Amino acid sequence: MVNNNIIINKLKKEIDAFQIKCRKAGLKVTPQRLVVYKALIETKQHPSAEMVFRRVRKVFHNISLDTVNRTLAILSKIGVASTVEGSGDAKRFDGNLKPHQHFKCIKCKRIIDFYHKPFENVKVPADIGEKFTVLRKTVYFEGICDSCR
Amino acid sequence: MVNNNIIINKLKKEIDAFQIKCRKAGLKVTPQRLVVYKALIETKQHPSAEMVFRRVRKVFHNISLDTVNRTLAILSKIGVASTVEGSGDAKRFDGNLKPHQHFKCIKCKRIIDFYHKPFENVKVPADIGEKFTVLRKTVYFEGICDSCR
DNA sequence: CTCTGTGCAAACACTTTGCAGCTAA
DNA sequence: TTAGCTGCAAAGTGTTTGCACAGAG
Repeated sequence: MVNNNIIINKLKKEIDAFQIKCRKAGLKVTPQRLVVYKALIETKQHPSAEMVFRRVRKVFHNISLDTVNRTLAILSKIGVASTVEGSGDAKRFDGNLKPHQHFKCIKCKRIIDFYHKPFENVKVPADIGEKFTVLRKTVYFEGICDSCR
Repeated sequence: MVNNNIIINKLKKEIDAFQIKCRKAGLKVTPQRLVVYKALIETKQHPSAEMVFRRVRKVFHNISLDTVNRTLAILSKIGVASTVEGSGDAKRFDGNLKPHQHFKCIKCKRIIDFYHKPFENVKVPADIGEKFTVLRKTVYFEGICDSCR
């Protein structure tokens, strides 16, 4: 057991809520899960598993990439994180649960959040809504970012 | 040189246009490119490279998966195909250039086209448009399809 | 104490690259 | 003829799986 007081300093409220969600889902609250969760909500980088891994390794030296991968999948499953849409490349994760949209630079792969109210609640066309269960609706832009052009 | 009359039977118009686009881009029109292109526009399945490969192998027995991969990348580059947005999994390609949106089943990975006019021309918010060059705007739904639920 | 979660290693899936021979233009 | 393309093989990147041990509840 690693000293949680060092790893978990701020973000107390989110972390408490996370622990409750874990227990509700029948999942143990392990220090690994806590650091991965914390690393994800601390950044706006929409990191890949590898990026999260490099980050958490600094405070949790012998965590494995597998655990990070498994944990990120779990976070998506219990609804405290999500995977960012995109075409190809490695999965990217997002701990921001507030409604927002993404712009992805096809050169540097940077993902930028933006928020445009009219996109917040895109209506599902009737024929789709009747036939399928829509769980996620996204508006997604791709292009070249300011620093790449 | 494989007999093109067997491979290229219908879709004459699209294929002629494709040949012109290739030449304009300085690309040679090879039988491999023709069969890959044809396989892609013939289906509504939004296939992965592997799926295209299995398809074209039936008519072009010794084509390699590498060539299929390279060709699909080229088709996207010259604008006669596109990669479908999604989270994770293998790249999926689309030869349908008409404006449309995608619904993807997270269980069976099936991608279904739909068309809802209001989504055709999503406006880019001013602050994004000024800062970034937006090349692609998509509205994308995820959920469970009729046969999976 | 028990059963889930972890770390490690290996397997796996998908994509990319280097290169020699081939072929469309 | 020749620049570009293909097929093959190998390597690279990202993800998944099986298993013994560790630790949260």
